[in-house]
Amino acid sequence: MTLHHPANDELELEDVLHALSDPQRLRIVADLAEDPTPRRCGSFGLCVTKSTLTHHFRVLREAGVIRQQEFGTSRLNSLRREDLDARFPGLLDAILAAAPAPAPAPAPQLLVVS
Amino acid sequence: MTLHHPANDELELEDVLHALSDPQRLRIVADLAEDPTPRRCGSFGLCVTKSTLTHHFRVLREAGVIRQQEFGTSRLNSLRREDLDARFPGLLDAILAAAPAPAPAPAPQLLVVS
DNA sequence: TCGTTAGTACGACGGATATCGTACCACGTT
DNA sequence: AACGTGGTACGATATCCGTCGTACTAACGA
Repeated sequence: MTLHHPANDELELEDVLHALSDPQRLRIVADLAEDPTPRRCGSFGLCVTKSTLTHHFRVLREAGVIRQQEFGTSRLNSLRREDLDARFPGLLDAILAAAPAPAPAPAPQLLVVS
Repeated sequence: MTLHHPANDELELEDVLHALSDPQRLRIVADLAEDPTPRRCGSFGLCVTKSTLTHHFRVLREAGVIRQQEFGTSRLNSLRREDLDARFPGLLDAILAAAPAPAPAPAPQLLVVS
């Protein structure tokens, strides 16, 4: 099953705005913008369950905000910055400039030994 | 009863994005941007009932996107462009540039005589 | 004063949405 | 083969949201 991504000229402004109007998703995008390295869904410090995570990433992908590429048992997420900039010039920059601070340090995988 | 408008520094990005992610509201804003003359709620060519209209204008006002001033039996709506530009620089411009065409002529008040 | 105009308030309703839990699958490692 | 990891699928649930209808109010004009 290949993942469906809307084509460049299929991006809808309303969908993008809706996708970014959720705090969790906005933070995912801000994180991706700050460090463009493609990353696993689980590598963002979101305090939600795995199924909710899947949901948010799907909303972002179907709105055309992110790209997801299968990679082994993971999916690597990256921002579709060029596509968004081409279709909605300045939109992403304006939103990112106004977005809250980009993740308070990526939760350094602590091992709590009891 | 005075209308509540969020202060300039109370504007929330998520609220603004959500307010503008609805086609009807996006069109209201696009119309207001194209002609900044303060206008009555009913003067936009939206195909919804009066109560729905009230709802949409309240969402826009409470997100801080528009200003509503009482004027006789009407409310005059205007865009809070300076406030939005100050808080979210470039955001409104980017959205308006990508928004659909601004109202296909303001529906010339036809009287249908049967 | 009566009617019209512009809009609100409230309640209802159906559909979307954010969230979760459980079950499941694919891949890699041991 | 068994297990752990990363993620999906599906169903449930509670809430929100867009829309409507009805009833109401305030202002203005004849």
